[in-house]
Amino acid sequence: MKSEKKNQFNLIELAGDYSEILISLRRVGLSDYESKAYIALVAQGHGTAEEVARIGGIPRTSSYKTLESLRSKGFIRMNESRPALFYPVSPAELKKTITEAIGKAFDILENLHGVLSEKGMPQLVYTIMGKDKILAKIGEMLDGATARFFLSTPSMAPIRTLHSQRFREAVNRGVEVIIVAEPFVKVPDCTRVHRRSDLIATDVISDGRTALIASPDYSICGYSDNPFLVGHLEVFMLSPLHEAHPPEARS
Amino acid sequence: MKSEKKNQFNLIELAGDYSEILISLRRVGLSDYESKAYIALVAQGHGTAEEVARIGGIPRTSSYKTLESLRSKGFIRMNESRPALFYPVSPAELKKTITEAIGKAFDILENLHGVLSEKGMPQLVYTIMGKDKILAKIGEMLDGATARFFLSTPSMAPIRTLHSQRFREAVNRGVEVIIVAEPFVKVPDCTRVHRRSDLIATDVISDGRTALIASPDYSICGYSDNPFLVGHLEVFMLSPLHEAHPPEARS
DNA sequence: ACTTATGTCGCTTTGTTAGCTACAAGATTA
DNA sequence: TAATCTTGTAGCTAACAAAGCGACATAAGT
Repeated sequence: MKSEKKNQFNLIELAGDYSEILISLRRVGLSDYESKAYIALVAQGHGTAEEVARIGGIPRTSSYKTLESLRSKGFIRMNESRPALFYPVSPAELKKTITEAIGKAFDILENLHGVLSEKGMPQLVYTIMGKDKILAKIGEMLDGATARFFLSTPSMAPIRTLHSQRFREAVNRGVEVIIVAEPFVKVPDCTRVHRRSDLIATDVISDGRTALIASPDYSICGYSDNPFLVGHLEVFMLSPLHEAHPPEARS
Repeated sequence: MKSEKKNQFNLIELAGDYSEILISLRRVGLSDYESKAYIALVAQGHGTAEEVARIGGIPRTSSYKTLESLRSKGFIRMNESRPALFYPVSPAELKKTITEAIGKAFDILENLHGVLSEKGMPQLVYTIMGKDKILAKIGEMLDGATARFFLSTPSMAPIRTLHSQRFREAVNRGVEVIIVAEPFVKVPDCTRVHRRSDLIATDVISDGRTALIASPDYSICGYSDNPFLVGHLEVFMLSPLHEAHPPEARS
């Protein structure tokens, strides 16, 4: 046995590291039972539920649900024999996928750093949750529009159903209503329509003063009346429209 | 504003990524409130509890406990003014520390891979928890020793208190009792004592057939009667004793 | 046919989180 | 100085998840 292999195997360190490993596995979303079961499988190489329970120190009848949860979380694989056999996904493989996913989230957050900073921008982005509230806010923004209203959404029906009257009134009072919708989707009254097939979120801008961005299912949105933010967003959203093929002129 | 900065700032992607970030932060041990509070602080740069609550969409009175928890978890720092000001630890910094800790745990697990494999070794390591059970097992191992008993521990008193009679009886029936203890620590009857000051875990080997390794506080241990494992451990534990300065001969 | 092994289900207990109200203390304003 | 507002703490309830176990059904082995 090569010396580096002897150095690798160290049950003494294991006793010391065991609770540290449990803490780390807890940190990546496993319960105590799941952590113990996973460690047992790694140490054993593979095993039945009864073996995992015994090695890991968890109750046998609890081990079945524990192992099913581990499987659904991608930590282990199973062979549906009788008794079922379980195999760990290698720690090296899990390290890669888990640290990459966590790293990606922090990278996104890093880009977010200071975005809503108060430096010269007192207004903030408000989180609104709940489809009813979000659709109501869109209605308020439409009613409040005096010059220009922009809407881009992959899910037009809820807005059209609820606010078709408001769209008509806005067009009638001279608001330039610009809508970006998916092909063949019925739209409410408006000044211009653009058709795109790659819409992913609902975006609303009213008079370049207020803006709202909602998830596709309207479950959550960010709303802002921050002039810098809204102005920036308006440029971002409207620039591509000037470069696209001419829109359908309406009303 | 340089184009790459414009690309960085993307509230549209934020709406889409927001729940993904929440999931990832949940994965590294934050509750929903903590995740939302942290995201709000990252976006805002810094803020009061009231601001964090408003931006993050959590109840104001809940935000104090949430922020205190984030602080204790190392995600944010606070300035104890009135009102208190909170600052996020940068996502880049957290990414580094969290992925390193997780990576280290998986590295330890990788070394553990297959250690208890059944290939030719039917016996296993059993986890025993609870000081009483562990001390009782040590007593059983001592009573069962016929030729050689090895004990190394940074915490001798509990074993001496409970098992001094057993040590005497073992020595009297001809068992070679080898003890490794810290300097100046009183030891029970034995054949040889070695003094070391770097002991970290309690290690017991009986006749080269059974072995036990316990955490320093006796809260958890691994016990094995696997001949390969115990034999390997015995070599590991006893080799350094042959190279050390001569032990105190006893009895 | 009986026994053992395997697996599922449902229950209780405990702990955590979400969410809120009540209220005290400090700061600000009139 | 008194009133009001802001900040912060404490404690409560409800919901949910996890720990832990017993009862029991089914499959496999003897």
